[in-house]
Amino acid sequence: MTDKPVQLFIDDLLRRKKLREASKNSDEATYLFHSLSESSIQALLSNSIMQNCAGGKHLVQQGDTPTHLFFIIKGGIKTVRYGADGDEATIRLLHSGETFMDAVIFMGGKSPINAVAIEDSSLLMIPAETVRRHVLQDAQFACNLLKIITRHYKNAMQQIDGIITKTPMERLGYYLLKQHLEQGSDSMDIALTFQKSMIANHLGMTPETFSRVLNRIKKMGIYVDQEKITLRDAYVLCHFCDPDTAHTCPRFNADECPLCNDNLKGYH
Amino acid sequence: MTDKPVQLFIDDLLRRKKLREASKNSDEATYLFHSLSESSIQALLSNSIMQNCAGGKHLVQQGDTPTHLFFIIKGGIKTVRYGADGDEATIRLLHSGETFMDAVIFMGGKSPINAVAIEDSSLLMIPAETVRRHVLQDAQFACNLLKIITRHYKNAMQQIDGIITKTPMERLGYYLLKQHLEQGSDSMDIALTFQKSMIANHLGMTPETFSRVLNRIKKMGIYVDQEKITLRDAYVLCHFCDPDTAHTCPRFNADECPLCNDNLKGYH
DNA sequence: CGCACCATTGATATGGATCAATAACTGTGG
DNA sequence: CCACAGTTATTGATCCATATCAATGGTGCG
Repeated sequence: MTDKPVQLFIDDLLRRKKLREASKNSDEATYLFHSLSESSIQALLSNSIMQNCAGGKHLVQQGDTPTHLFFIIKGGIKTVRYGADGDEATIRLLHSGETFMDAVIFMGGKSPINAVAIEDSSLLMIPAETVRRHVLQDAQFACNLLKIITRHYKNAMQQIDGIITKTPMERLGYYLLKQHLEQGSDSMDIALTFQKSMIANHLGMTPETFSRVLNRIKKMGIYVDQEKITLRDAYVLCHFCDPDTAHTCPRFNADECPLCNDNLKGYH
Repeated sequence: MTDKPVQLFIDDLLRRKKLREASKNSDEATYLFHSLSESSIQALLSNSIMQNCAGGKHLVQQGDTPTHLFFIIKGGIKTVRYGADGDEATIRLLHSGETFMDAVIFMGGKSPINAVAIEDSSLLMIPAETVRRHVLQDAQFACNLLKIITRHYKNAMQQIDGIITKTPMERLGYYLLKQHLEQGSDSMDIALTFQKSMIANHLGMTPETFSRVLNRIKKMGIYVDQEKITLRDAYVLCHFCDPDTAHTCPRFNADECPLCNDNLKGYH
């Protein structure tokens, strides 16, 4: 019944799960399967399929009835809304380990977004109906989905906030800070893992503005070389911190942090 | 155990539920309790409390650990993010029957948003821990939450899209269209049920711009008198329709609709 | 009646979009 | 290995939409 490559994926998942339990390392990347029993995973993926697709492929169109939840094994995806005259608004930029169409299949009706492969990718596709059924059968799975979708929603709120109240400079800084914390905040290097034009659109600005802002930010001690960013020290991005982000920062409340302490008082 | 006013609310809920089942009328307003058994509702609300609060009260602050899910019995609430220098970004504007902090309690960590009463309100407060526990016990409830949060997320995506790609005029039109469809699309009148300055902020513009745009839109056959909008005919708002919204429109694909038909082809 | 508050209207300024040209890079095929 | 085309990023010049600033008008409330 279960597809061969899918079964290989499951086996791999379970193997890593056991390793994780042994080392008590919580792997956020595969949160969809967090704390699920082996049989639950088997049931969930029993009629899933594995698909490879080339960069540029439109996987889901606005107006389609969503058919699958996608899990990115490898590659990159963007979810985006197109306006009538071609201009686009990028909602999310995703890499392997992340899911998309997870929220859409619960919205009822047609998809409000497009999903486009931005590089050659391989995807695990779980039928929407299977997901909806599984939610009713495994409460832990429902909980995982709630956590995942809820995180998307939080990001969306920050995106809205950024576009309305923050300058392009601040938006860039905030984006870099998030990348920095995500990519491991020990290293002073940050990689831009997406095309600049895509990041620009995601941040609600044109590529030209993005480029100019990247230039201006150098004066703050953030050096830019192509897609590699190097920080002068660990605190140059603190100016862009906000209360949501602060508590995920390993240097939160450090004496050296120039703004975390001061700023947070402002939110009393 | 159960609070007296809460029990009254439950009784009322169950009474209306029976009426609804008799008349087959699906009441979207109380979706949180949709299809829940009587005992499930009792369990969920067993340690809830009812609270009245005055307009202006800050119910939740950014950075607070969320303690309750709120259900609005009566009144109005806004959820909003404040920047360091006082400027704000309104995420949602809510009336009775809607919930807030529903998503936040699943995010883990501190609240990324503030919740403020914009008029005298009464609220049903369900402890966050109770909600989280109930999700694991009643899969239908988990499903309801998924649908609700997922709808918020969809609105957030449309908000992002609007601010990035649409002009203030288009954003206003889209807002009016949604209100029109929500308030009953038979009537040619639309009420602005929130302060203009709040709607303006929600749409990502200043009150001044909002006011000017309200003026310009009159030329399209949309007459404005204080907080009452009157449409010349049912199709003046069609220009602002998008594929997501189209299929909820009772006049979708009507011959008279000037743009629905044409526009949708653009999305092939 | 007078004080707040909110909405409106007008005048001005400016930040970022747009348009346009160049430069850097990627991959491809001879 | 290099030349060339196609793509993406950068840089510069200009323009315009919307924010900002400022003043007025309307409304509700004590």
